[in-house]
Amino acid sequence: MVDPDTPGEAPAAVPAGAPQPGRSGLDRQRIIEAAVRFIDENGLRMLTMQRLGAYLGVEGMALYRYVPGREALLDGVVESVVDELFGDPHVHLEAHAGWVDYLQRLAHGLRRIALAHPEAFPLVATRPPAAPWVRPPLRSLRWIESLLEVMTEAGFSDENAAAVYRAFSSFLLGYLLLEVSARGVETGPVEEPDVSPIEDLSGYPLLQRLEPHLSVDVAAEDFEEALEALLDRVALLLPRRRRPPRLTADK
Amino acid sequence: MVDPDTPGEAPAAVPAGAPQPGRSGLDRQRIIEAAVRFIDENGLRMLTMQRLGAYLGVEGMALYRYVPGREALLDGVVESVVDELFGDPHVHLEAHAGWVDYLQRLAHGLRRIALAHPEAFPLVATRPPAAPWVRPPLRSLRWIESLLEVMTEAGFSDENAAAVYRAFSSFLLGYLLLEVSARGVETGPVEEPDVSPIEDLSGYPLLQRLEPHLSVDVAAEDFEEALEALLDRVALLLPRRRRPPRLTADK
DNA sequence: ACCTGAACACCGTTCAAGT
DNA sequence: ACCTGAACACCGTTCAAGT
Repeated sequence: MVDPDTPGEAPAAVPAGAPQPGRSGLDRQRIIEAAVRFIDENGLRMLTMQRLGAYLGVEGMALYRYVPGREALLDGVVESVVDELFGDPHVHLEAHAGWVDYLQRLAHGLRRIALAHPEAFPLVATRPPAAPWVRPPLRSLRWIESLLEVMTEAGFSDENAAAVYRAFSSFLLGYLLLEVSARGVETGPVEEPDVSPIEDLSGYPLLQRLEPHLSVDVAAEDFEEALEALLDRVALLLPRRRRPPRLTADK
Repeated sequence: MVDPDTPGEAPAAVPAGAPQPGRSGLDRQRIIEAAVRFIDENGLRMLTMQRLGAYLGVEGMALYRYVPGREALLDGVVESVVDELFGDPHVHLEAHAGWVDYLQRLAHGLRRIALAHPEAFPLVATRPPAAPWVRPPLRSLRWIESLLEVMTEAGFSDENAAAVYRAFSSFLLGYLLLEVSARGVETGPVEEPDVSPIEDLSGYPLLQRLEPHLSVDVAAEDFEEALEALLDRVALLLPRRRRPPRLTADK
């Protein structure tokens, strides 16, 4: 909407490596951001090169001048979404009050991203990573490095720091992917019908009886509890200095 | 290959509701099984109606007589893969030695399925479920019912049984999806290039130092440990009768 | 320098026509 | 009854041509 495209003078001093945007303002970064918005609004399966082109007021094949192809575009979408962590004021690479605080902020930051982009998160979860040890959803080298640095500086061994990264990734992936997909089902897939309406629960007495308990949305509470349990478990890996023995959460 | 197409007499007594297979032996069930095998062998993104047709020695459009469309076919694939649980001799709906044994067998059964179908498991993980309370990877109503029955009969409240189902699902989804995708990366995506070779780790000293710890395959051990931790956490929900206080796994 | 038209190979899907 | 040919709308992608 707001496009401060001040068409004054020709760009006097364009920084050396900066891309020189064409008349229609196309640009790799702008294309990827548009793709993210398009997915948020229309769902992943509606994203097509031609439709994204139209979304940008251009003819679809024009995108190939800035992006090698659809696959690379999706990689860019994943990277762009994950990199929103850098703009999150509640999560910092450097400033934190200990590893517990750090992991909590990181977990909540990733949860905010998942909930902000429910249609794009499955992409974050399932795109093949660049290396076998890059584990979704924390697929940014800078953040993995940061996590390992915080954990090793907190006194965890190299081996345990790596184990924490693995456990943390699995926890986040499972909870966030389930939360996002459950939320996607209840709000209905973006303009996509089928998924077959409901189910016939005759013959499944416990599903009938527990249906209210199963349908209640306690995703936030579940997330907090499981995160606490994980952090407690991680704390047991620390050599000496034991944490206050709160086996049950006191909130 | 082996096609026992005994062209003897006309089928004397075909059971009433049984599908009458055509001359080429096509059949909804056979098509779905072929799709699973095709995905196992060639990867999900190679599955195309026409290629699956050729795989079955038929012309592609012929599949539409047995399957409503590609989406329905994929739903069938997910159902077929998950239903392999019923054929697993180590997992039984009825016979089990308590809820801990039951959940362990179920978890290992699902892990076997994930590892048997690494290319299909992302489908199990991300296909929109039929109801918001159906949570991958345990997306079979019969198994959800069975789990809830075992838990409530073991003394868990309705609310806690539902909470266990949620936590169990998140755990399985996170661990199995990560294990499968990591395994997929290291063995290379089935005949698919790119994924961009490797990464340049200069500037990431901890990633360099911990790379051996990150690349070592301890998925099986991680899975067992996290499953134990989850079961310990679940046991705390049980009202009286407390379990032996093993806070650290003793294996 | 940047976008488009036209073309190519390949999709999913429908349906009249073959056997 | 079951499969196929032909057709349609739509993909991703390339490239010569326009401006």
